[in-house]
Amino acid sequence: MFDTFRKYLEDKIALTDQDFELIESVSSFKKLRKRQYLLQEGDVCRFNAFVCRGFLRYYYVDHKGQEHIMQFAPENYWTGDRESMDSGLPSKYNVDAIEDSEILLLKKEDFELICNTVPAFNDFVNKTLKKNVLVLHERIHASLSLSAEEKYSNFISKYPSISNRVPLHMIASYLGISPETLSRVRSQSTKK
Amino acid sequence: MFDTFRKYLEDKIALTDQDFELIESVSSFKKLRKRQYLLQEGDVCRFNAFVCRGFLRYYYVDHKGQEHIMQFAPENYWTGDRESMDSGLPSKYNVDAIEDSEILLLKKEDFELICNTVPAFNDFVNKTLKKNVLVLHERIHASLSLSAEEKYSNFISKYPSISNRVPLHMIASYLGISPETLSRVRSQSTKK
DNA sequence: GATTGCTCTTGACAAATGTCAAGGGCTTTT
DNA sequence: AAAAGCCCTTGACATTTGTCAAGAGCAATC
Repeated sequence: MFDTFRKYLEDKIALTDQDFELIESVSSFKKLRKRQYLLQEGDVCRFNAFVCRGFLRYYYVDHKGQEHIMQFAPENYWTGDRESMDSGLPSKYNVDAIEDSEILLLKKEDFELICNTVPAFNDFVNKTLKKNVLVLHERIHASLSLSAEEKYSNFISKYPSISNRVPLHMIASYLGISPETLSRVRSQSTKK
Repeated sequence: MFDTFRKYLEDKIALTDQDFELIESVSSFKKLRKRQYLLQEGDVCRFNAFVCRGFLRYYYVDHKGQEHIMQFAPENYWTGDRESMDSGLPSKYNVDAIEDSEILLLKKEDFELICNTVPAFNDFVNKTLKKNVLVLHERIHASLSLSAEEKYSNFISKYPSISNRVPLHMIASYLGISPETLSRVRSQSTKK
């Protein structure tokens, strides 16, 4: 399972075998069945999670009981609640598996240890953070100016591999529209 | 004008006089009149901007000609289009002054120079980036699950100093609702 | 092969929000 | 003091989207 992560890192940055040994020595692994939680609302998030195989979602449940998906995390994506991890406070979010998955976990302290000992890794983390900001900007952009239909077509063109893999109602939840509206939007656009 | 920036930094990190000299030596300054652009759609963004005094907004104009505000930047905030700066491509965004303002500018290369020579500054930038991610998460959270009324009350409780300072139609634009809806929402909530 | 559960669709209706148009109250400019 | 320009509000109406309820199609499970 560590192999996937190693390949991912090798693709991005140049690390020595020693670096990899360090990283592997503090990595732990977890297999998740479909529908199994990695993090549950109320828990404190203590790990950075890297998806080696499978598919996770990061979501919350609002005061009306509705689920809202903040992030999809397929293979080679990071997930977890950084806010809870930094603050030590219980998370308002849930992370669970949409498919059977294999996850690599790095404890907060170990993650920081790696950042502090391996400069290239630290730079990489910050670069990833920057990219993340862009993705979030795009999402706010979409939520401010697109109609339901535009949100959907924007999503499938941007994330075709995700839209093929998750049920439609989850896409609706990610986009902030109801499953019924999504269904209608789809049937209208196929007519054209 | 550099004083404001110096105080801001001293409050956050410990820097030597030498560090400050370096930073000051590559800083430039700009005064903006109300309504003046700092960055205009189509320009390439070449600077990180720090607001010493005044108030800027970071926004775009959609295909229907409607403005959507991505960020408010009062004193002690950073602004600019990082995407355009990193890519070297023309910006899709505008930055202009809501009030007469004084801005400190750091060219991309100088900013990177400081990051590379002053580790504490670099760490601080990355910490700021992390906080920024949280703010963006909150905003997506709000856009996914709140009604117009809730968005507004959430905004004024989170950013009272901003809501006192900008016209209501800009708050509406930031929240992704029409000025009319905001007006109605406000009149309803004062009745209660 | 029946049952269960999940997913998606559809219809009828309700609610929220947007659009257009008008006007009033300010402030700034002339 | 008049004029112009913003900003905000309000009304009437249109449009978008949500809600509720029902059912059909599939796949997984027993």
